[in-house]
Amino acid sequence: MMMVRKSKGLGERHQKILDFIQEYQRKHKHPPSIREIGENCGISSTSVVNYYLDQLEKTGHIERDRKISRGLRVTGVNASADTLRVPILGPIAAGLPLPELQPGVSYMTDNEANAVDVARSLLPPKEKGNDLFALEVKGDSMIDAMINDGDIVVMKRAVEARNGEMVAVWLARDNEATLKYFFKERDRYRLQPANPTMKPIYINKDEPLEIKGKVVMVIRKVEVMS
Amino acid sequence: MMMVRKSKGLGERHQKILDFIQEYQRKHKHPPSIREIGENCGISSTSVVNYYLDQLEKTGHIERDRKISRGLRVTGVNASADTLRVPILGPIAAGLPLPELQPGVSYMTDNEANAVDVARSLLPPKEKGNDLFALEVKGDSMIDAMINDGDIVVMKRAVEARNGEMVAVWLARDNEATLKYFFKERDRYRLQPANPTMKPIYINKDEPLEIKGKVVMVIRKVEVMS
DNA sequence: ATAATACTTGAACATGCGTTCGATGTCAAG
DNA sequence: CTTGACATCGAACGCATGTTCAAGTATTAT
Repeated sequence: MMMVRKSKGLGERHQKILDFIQEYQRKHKHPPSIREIGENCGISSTSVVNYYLDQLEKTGHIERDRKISRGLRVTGVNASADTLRVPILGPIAAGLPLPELQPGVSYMTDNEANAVDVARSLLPPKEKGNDLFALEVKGDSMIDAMINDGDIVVMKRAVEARNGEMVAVWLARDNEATLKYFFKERDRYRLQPANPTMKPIYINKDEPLEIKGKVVMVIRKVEVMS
Repeated sequence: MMMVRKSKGLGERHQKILDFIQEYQRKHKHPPSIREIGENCGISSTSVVNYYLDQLEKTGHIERDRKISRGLRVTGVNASADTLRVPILGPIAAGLPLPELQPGVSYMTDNEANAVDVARSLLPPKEKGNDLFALEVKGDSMIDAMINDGDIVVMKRAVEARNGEMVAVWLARDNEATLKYFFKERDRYRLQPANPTMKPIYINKDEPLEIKGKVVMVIRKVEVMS
């Protein structure tokens, strides 16, 4: 029988358990029992589940209320069953370069200070959230995209896009960042402002076009007293 | 010993149990046991708790997974510990009248179809959410408020506002609804569009000005494939 | 090889916790 | 007063569930 040795961080079994707990919690609105974890992760003995749970607790991935039935919960990024915590990687403004995104890396953090919580119901059901990030709009340069100073733009990392999607791009030509609707045409790309009264930008296909991500959502918090 | 007879709807004991479940869930991230409910609600017997729980289940206030430890959850508005479900009361467009709001009534619903879930962390911590509602913007009439067709506007019911707050008002004079920044001046109200290039509307204080609510948040979901 | 560590098993145990039931108390209607 | 619906209690029952342990198997290091 094969064994899964953890080289660094979590073994795949740890990960599977963690995922299962989250999925179960989301589905049933209460945590799973040790035995349920075992059954769904191919572990026949409750003690083995307990064994892994202990490790996950030591490494800080879960918390447990000992002696309490189903008294366990995942901590950190995916702590909530109903929201995703999306990290705010930085500002976005016409003159500012867009933050560098390492592919394959989750930008997730559990730091509430630099993140926005987004209800899962507002995103596609299958969205895992690992390649989501957010930018805070600075200045008025995005008004043509109907986006205001202070708005939070939630994006999904991408290097290409389909027609009609709104993308964040770095225009090397003009040395600026912008949010535009993306259209691929015969031999060029058309970047269309959301505001229909404004003219599109055309980029030849041989020019560099750095798509950083697709806009998924825009959130504007309005100041309200009382 | 006094008894609490339920005349209509929930008795105070039902309410107390309901509140306790929610509070407990928010605090511990897992539901309470029957005995814990009893201890914290001044009920000495588990069967009595079970008795009330059965009623709450029949009336649809909670759901139970029988035989499963701590397998209970509140349904409806406050189902989630991390999000608030805000009902979408209807469309908002220049030509359409704004929906009537009964003061003191919670517009909350558990119907997911006509509601948006908003992360509690995006709202003031004390926000209970009882006078929140949302409107779906139809058409381009709100572009001067940087609000697009299809956007969801989350609002808080109000009949008056402070300077600088964005309000939804019904302009009886022009027979239309609009979203504007509100300023009270000497003998008039100034309704300022978000777009600085557009001119404000002035309303004399003796003219009717129907403020329906303050804008708390704007949510724009952008179409993204894949 | 050998030892040490990591992983797995199955079973037994103790108790947390939902369920059920008979008895009792309270109140309104007949 | 009697009756019946509602509310409360306490205790017992039994399964669900976390805990523990002794022993076995794999993987890596020495």
